[in-house]
Amino acid sequence: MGRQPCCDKLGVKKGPWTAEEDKKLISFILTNGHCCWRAVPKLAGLLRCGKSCRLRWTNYLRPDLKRGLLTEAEEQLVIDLHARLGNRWSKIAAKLPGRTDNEIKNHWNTHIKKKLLKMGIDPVTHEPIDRQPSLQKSSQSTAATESKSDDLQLQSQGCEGQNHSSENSSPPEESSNTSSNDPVVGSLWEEDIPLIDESWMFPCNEDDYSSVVGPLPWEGSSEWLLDYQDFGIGDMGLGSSAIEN
DNA sequence: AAATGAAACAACCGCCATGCG
DNA sequence: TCGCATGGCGGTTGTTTCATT
Repeated sequence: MGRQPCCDKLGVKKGPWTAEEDKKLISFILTNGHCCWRAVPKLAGLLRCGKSCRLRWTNYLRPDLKRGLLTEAEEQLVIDLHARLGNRWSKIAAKLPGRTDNEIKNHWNTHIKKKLLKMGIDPVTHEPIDRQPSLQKSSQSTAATESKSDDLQLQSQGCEGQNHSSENSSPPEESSNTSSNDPVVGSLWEEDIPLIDESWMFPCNEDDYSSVVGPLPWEGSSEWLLDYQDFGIGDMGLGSSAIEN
């Protein structure tokens, strides 16, 4: 047990990030990049653990993120990818530029799962529900059209009750999914080419950064940005000064 | 208008894989 | 080869927002 925790719990702030913290983190990373997440909070003057900083950056502050709901096409791609990859959200996210694993995971759990259930498709196996033995015995309405009550049944039977504990995070091997028919998705399988935007490789230098993503890449993404515009990255001087500390 | 419940989203936790000394 | 530090991932929980009664 001599292992050092990722962050000492004392003096480490938790909970929602404030606009001020966001600004500090953004400014620091744009100025210095992140060589080592563990060091970032200290250098940036944040009372957070490195893990929290990394998460905040990758899931919310990263300038190349798309905000807003997934489009129909994206949603379909997620479904196809999930059929193939299972709950490997990071792999799935890698195929959707500008989307994070957390975002996709949330969207899956809140939207897509229900949508599939309504369609009579098991979100875990991607098989039609009425073709699943464990469900057939329960002779309840298989109805793709019926939803509400089915949702509840399936969440206990389809998701947990299907001996998927081990497969849960692994792909249902070569299942008869729809992806192979999809030219776009199909191409993804053949090569593991990440569909990553060029902008993902954004420069750490603020000037270069601006030239790539524009002066206010996060404009409108959240309230703090309004303040942020007034603030101005360059005026903050947090980066270099923080390092000197 | 207030209370309650549901949905959506953000963040945390614990585990695992990898790199390095 | 081993042990530790770190980053990353997936699951889960907490908080906020929205809808309904």
